Amino acid sequence: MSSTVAKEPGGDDRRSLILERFTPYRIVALGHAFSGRLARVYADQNLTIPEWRVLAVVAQASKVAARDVVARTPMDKMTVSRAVASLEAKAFVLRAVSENDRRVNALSLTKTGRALFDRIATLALDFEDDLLSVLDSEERVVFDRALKKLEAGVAGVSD
Amino acid sequence: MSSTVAKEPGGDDRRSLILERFTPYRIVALGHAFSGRLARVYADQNLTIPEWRVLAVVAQASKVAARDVVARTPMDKMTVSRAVASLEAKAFVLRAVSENDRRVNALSLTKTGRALFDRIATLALDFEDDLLSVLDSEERVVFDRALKKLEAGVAGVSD
DNA sequence: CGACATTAGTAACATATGTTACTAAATCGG
DNA sequence: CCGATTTAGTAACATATGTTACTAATGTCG
Repeated sequence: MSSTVAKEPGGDDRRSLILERFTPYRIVALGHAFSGRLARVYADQNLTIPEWRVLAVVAQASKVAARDVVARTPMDKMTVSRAVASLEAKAFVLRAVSENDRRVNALSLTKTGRALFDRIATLALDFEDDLLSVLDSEERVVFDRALKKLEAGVAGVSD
Repeated sequence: MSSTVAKEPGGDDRRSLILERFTPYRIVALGHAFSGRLARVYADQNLTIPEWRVLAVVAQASKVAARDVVARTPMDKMTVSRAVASLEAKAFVLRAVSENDRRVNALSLTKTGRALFDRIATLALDFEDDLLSVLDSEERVVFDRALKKLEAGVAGVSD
């Protein structure tokens, strides 16, 4: 079945695509595995992943708008909107109409919201430590640098 | 090795969780971005992502069962089942009852299925080359090694 | 053999997520 | 100022994905 592919002059005969060696796929799969693990932590606290992400963004910078959350995470408007509504219903975030712009909701954490975030953050950081423990220090540095470059690479091309 | 960051005994002044620096999140987000890009390629060929994954697995090893696909990808039974049904309807894969075990579907690519796979594989590999072009050779090596370790790490803990 | 547990796959159901269209508020250009 | 355009957010709709329960075929062990 593998026909003898003649090497083109100047062109290399390409490697074939094997899923386990295809980098984008590997990263997606790895992310999927991480998500699964972390989802347990969130679920134990009655949070979905989008809710957790919103919580995390609002925890970092108070008075954020939903649109800021959209800009900083891989979630679209609607997902964020729903997560915010749910977090408000559970009294973890407050939604206040911004005075400057009354279209905007200024989001902030309630006391329980902050406590919840801190609790999950601790577990999440433990998880991260655990993950990264398989890498030596050189690998961590290079891995981090490579991630940064890849992030910049995909961010570059505008949608 | 994961609890040695706190400087004050008893005081938990751990680093705080910042989403953009949280490795699992970064990987998920990066994967999301990649998926988005690649999805265009598949969509141009009228394929969904699960369909593409099934196609890729079957392309590598003929006569695979749906359960093998489940084992090799981050998809559950049902997602694979649907993708296979759809691929069969489009005449890209064949489903034959295995003789040894008549519960099992032996999957294989049709001629058009193979052609489709080859076509997409070329585009996908181009995409990968493009991505990785931002990394120098040392970074690629270390990045690959780190990925392998992380993959092994998450595979280790059984569900 | 023959009840019982296990496995591959699917169907029916529930939920989650994305898409399009809309509303209210703000900004812009005259 | 005032109509036209943009923006933040949501609602209504469509689709996709996961969950549970079921069927058919094997395997197991008395």
